[in-house]
Amino acid sequence: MFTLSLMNTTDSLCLDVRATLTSGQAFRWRQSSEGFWLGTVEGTAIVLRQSVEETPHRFEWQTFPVANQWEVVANYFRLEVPLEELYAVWKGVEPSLAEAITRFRGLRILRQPPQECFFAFQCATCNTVVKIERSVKKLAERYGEPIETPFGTLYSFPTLSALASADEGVLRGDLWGYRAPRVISLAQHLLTKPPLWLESLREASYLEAKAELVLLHGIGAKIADCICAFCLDKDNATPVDTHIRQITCRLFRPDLNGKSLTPRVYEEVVQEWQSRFGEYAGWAQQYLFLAEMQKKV
DNA sequence: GCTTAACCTGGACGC
DNA sequence: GCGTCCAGGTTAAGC
Repeated sequence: MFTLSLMNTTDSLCLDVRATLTSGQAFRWRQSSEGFWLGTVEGTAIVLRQSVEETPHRFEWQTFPVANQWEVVANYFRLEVPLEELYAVWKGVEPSLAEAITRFRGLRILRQPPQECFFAFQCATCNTVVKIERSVKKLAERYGEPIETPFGTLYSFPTLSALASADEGVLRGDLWGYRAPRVISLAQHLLTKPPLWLESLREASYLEAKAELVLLHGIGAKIADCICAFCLDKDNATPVDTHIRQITCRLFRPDLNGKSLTPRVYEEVVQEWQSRFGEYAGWAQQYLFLAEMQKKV
């Protein structure tokens, strides 16, 4: 029988679990009625809870089936990135970020397993976050491997082989719609690449990695930037969706208001963020993105 | 180089 | 209830 005493505890992290896991980077985390966040990273299930009543916030965690895999947790949340140093720089560059930093202090960009991030964002085209979450959950439950935890069964993300041999009709029924054949063909295509090809893009520059990704049928600039940012450590990648476009027009570039998001305008928006926030532009963008999303709810 | 339509589908909204 | 619109895009065709 699992007891809470088996949870590890720390209280000195600059990490806001809720902000990070609900900021639209990852789609498979869920929260139990006891307030535990449940998710998986490759074959490891992670259980987290963060007390927001206490200061500093107490952070409880455990991994399954192998216990105490702190390196998996720390790597996933990229705890090596010195957020407080970034805050000091950003505040000097853009005052409008100050409020978002106050609200979401500890929001981090994740280092997700590339394969999961790659396929989850296939579902993002012309879709809503709620439906993306349902679609990816169904995909994992149908084709992934079960991982038992005291909080119930979680599922690893499916392997390339499992996705490559998935049934298009079944995927369509699981809310993937017209995206279903694309998932299968992309999985089949990735199987023709060298093993760990996606992971190897972490060693490439941002521009090199993005250039490789957009060569794949179904991957455009926005999805490529999401993959670069949320699993390949490209800290200056700034995915431009409808929300980021609106923020950019409002804060930085009113002249782009009403213009179609052509490749040239997309690139102009990217340049705007990168020139303002530099090496960690994608991180700065995530703070304003989350503030915008919460404003619309 | 820009615009447009097609691609699934469920939920929100107006009537 | 029912019709319409829209949502974290991409692609290809037409201009």
